[in-house]
Amino acid sequence: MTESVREKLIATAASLFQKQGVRATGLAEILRVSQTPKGSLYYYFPHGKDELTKAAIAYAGAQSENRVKRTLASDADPTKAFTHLFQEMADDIASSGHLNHVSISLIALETIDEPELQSACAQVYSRLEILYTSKLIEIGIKDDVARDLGQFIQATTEGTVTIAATKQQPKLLLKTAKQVTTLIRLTLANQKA
Amino acid sequence: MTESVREKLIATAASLFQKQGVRATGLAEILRVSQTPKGSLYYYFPHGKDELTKAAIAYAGAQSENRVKRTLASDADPTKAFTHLFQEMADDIASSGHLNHVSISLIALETIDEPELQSACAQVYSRLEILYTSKLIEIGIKDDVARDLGQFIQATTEGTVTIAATKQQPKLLLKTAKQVTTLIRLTLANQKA
DNA sequence: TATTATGTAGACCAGTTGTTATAATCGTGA
DNA sequence: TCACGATTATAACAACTGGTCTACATAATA
Repeated sequence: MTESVREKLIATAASLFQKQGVRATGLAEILRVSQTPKGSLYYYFPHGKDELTKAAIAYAGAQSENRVKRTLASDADPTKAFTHLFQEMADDIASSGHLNHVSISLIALETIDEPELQSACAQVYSRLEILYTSKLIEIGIKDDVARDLGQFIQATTEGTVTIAATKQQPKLLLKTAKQVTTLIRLTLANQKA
Repeated sequence: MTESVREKLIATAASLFQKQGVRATGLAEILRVSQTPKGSLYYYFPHGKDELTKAAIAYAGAQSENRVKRTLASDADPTKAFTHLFQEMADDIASSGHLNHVSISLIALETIDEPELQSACAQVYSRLEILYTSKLIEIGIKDDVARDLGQFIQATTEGTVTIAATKQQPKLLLKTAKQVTTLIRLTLANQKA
């Protein structure tokens, strides 16, 4: 279990970064919360904060991917599956008041001018988009239509999440869920005609 | 023209904050870019960075509002008007590579746990939402439907903008424009039936 | 002209940032 | 027990943060 220190470091960094942002989170806070000595940080991450940040982005991204994958697969009915997903995100925002476990949007916007971190975030978005698209294809939407719609749904999700957190109104996600599900239904119906 | 120093201070702060974020932008940089001595900053903003940040949020918000209002009013045809708006935002992202003049999402997410700044950002979002909704009502969409759709369009816009900036693909906004305009058309058509 | 507000200029401070270097400690196998 | 690599523990580092303070110039007013 020699990896546990390293993993705890990444996990708490990811959480704090999603909450407060990378710049607002000092190494001191990460070490305090994770109860890790400073020496260990530079032992596991010789290149310092940048290296830890890169790992944290990948970690947070994988976490989001897992949730989306799992939740979208939890119900064959796409309406229920998507509603379920949005409900989960709303719960997370309600309990923490932040984008913790929900989105990397804050990190992504913060790190736009640091190429390595920016492309790491871009990759996360791309993989999430694929998950949305796949689900749409799975339920019978044509490939190219599904791609556009999946992109659209992802954008709406990220946007709703940032507005919901800013306004401290997690329920906004439920309204978005309704809009998204009817949009999917409409697309399906329109396709048969 | 004794206000010009104060205004220049606010404008450059707003621009830098939208680009890099509040935490990443030191007072030193704001003063250097705006060519203002430190003494003047604390003369016009006795409460320091927080006060300047609040003013910058209001300024950036008003700027966005003006653009949305102006552009949505520029064409009676809603499809053209919205496409025009998204095109403008894409151009801004393309030229600066940041959310400069386009969105306060970064600032909003950064300042979630500072109540005054957070509510200032929430207000900006609310006012933008009203602008979208108003346009929809104007073109004949029922009030309650327009409200939900306006909210939806705003969320999509914010989300697309952050993803487009992260991926450095401003053209994503054009795809979103298509989706939004067909959604509006569909809503109008569906209403007559 | 003398006085007073208005605005500018920048030195200075205490605290924090990320980072480095070196010393101590631990665990484990020979 | 010894030795060796893997961790951890401190101390110190320069660079920077936001903020305060005082001295100075300017211009309006009395």
